[in-house]
Amino acid sequence: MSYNPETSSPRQKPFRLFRNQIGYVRPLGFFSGHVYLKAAMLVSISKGQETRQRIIAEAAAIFNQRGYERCSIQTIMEATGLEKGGIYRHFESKEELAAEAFDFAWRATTAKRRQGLESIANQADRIQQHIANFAHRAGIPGGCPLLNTAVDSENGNPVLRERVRAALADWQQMIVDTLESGKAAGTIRVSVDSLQAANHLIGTLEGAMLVKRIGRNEQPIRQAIEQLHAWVDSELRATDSLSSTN
Amino acid sequence: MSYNPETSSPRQKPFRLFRNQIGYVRPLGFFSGHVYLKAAMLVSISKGQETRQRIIAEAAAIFNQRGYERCSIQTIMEATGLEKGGIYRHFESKEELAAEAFDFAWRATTAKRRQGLESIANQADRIQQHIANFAHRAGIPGGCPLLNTAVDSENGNPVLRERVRAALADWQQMIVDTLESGKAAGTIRVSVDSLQAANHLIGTLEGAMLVKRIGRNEQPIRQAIEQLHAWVDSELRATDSLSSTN
DNA sequence: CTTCAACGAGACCGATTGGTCTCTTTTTAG
DNA sequence: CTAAAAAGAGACCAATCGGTCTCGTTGAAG
Repeated sequence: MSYNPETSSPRQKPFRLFRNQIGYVRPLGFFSGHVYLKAAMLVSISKGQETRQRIIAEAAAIFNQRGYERCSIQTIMEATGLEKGGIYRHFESKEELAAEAFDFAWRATTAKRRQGLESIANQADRIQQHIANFAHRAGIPGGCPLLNTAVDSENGNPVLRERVRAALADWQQMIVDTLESGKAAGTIRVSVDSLQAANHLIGTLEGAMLVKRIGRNEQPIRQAIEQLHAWVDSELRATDSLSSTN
Repeated sequence: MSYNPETSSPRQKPFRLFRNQIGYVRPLGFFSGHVYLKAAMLVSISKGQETRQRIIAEAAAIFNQRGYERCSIQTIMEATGLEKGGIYRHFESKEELAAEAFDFAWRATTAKRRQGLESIANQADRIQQHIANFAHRAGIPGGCPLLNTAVDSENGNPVLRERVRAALADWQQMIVDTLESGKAAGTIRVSVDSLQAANHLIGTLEGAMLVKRIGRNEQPIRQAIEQLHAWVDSELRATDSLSSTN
């Protein structure tokens, strides 16, 4: 650790011109003073937190497309326009950043896959809508983060692996909860094994997405969705409860 | 490229003591002469080819467990006991080695998954046996090479990606061929869409293997096997052809 | 045996990796 | 406004990466 300050060249001017706030652009730097309203500061998060979130969002897309090893800090520097110091101020290590980025990617993906579910009362229909949502792209470039990160984190990245495990558990739980509510409400057969059904649903969709990506062919995922729709109606839905949407 | 021979230290003695041949161990080096039978040479492949195969076999296991980026040439050196020169004599690049290693891993996996199929005449039963074989471990450490390599090769390794695509195509074709023969023989319903059925089978199994690995729980793959068995009997098998094994 | 090609050891290389540290600049509180 | 704290720039580092090259050693053919 022999850092030599003598050899450091003088600082150059920052290139950054604007900074995004929650809902507006705040000019700074070469503008003479603090022209923004003081009131806006109340809803504004600190600059550090804002930068941290921006790094996570940028990194999430790259990690999800290229994987952990193929996404270097240099890549993230270029994507964010920050230097190394600006990134490592907010994260202890690449591993920590990758873990946060995965959670971000999973949240984005989950949001898309659960779109429109809240407004559906019938639990069988909710599951059908959930399945139908898989016809659209994932909420982040690079496809399903669960599929991408599962294998990538398997050996040598226990932190990331744990996040993946938690993500799967969360997805399973969401389906189990829906089915159990359905049983109580009379829309789902009480004979259904909820966890087994969740695993069947998740496995079929993830498997289809894998096959689709290897063969660069949308057919497998479309077939899987169709097959699952039929399965929900024939195996899960209580016979005295008919779909209100079909 | 300024290699300086002056700085090279004198060669050290090779550490290798034995060498595996097809079915026996041939001593050499500190044994005074050529004590092996000349006849054995007829069935022996050249030393170079033998080394090449050994490298592929060792590398395949490591690539399949750790992925392309996490498996360095250094790792392969340690696993094979060879130095860099000994490896790069047989492969132009790490990419080429990885591609060969994937093919090796896939052949081993395929062999296990097709075990016992040739002796089964009824095509529906053949498919059932194929499915049942997924209860056992893959033919190589690290699990299914298709699942492992698909995501890993997606961005930045087109050579490997193409091998993965070919592997999937081969698997699809094997199922399609079986089903088509079954249709001709009257064991499979003629109404079955063979490619669609193949994709359903592959997708369900691969998806279940993914879920099993994330959750470290064997249940999903066992459920998938059970579910597929029922599906074959109810959706694929010709109604006038009953299983001879069940 | 001799001879020559094939094989393999390992020093070496430039590029890149994740990560650290200091010092300047900017933000924020008062 | 001032002053302290937070944020960020970027030089620097050791380790490692894939890959090259030379030359000693071994294999196989005559």
